[in-house]
Amino acid sequence: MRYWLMKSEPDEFSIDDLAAARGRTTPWFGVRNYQARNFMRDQMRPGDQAFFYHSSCPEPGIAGIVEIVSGAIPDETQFEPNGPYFDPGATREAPRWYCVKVRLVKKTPLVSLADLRGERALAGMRVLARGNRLSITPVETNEWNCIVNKLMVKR
DNA sequence: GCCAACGTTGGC
DNA sequence: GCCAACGTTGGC
Repeated sequence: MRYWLMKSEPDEFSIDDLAAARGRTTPWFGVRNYQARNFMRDQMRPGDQAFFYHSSCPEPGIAGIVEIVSGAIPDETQFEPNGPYFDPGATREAPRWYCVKVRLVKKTPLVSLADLRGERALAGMRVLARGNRLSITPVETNEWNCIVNKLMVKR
């Protein structure tokens, strides 16, 4: 069982959108980066947990915890000609983009980017690395525990 | 396979 | 809106 951090722009899809979704579950659609896709396709397993991170917004940071509830499935949005995630190079026979389904475990108090940067134990987090743009990154167990502990203090 | 140009991400 | 960083594209 592994831990992850998954970024979403709240204007596109926020933690509240997930809370309002049927079954509090959504496919993690729209990823168009091969490294991030490969994490979902090759390494994520049902039972893994992830931080839901709000990016490109006034208050970037961790907004909740989700659980991976499916293996890799084709990302339907690649087949939608009028959608923003259409990929003309993808076919049903040979999909290019995959996603996993995630279910909300809980919405949490925001752990801001500044909070994360302020914690020595988190200095090595992939998501904090200079120049990182990857929308899905692995989280080490000690990093996960450190953040969960911060959440317990916040609450 | 190299690498310049270009596009995207994402914090500030 | 700026810009650093880095991924992708495409000519050669």
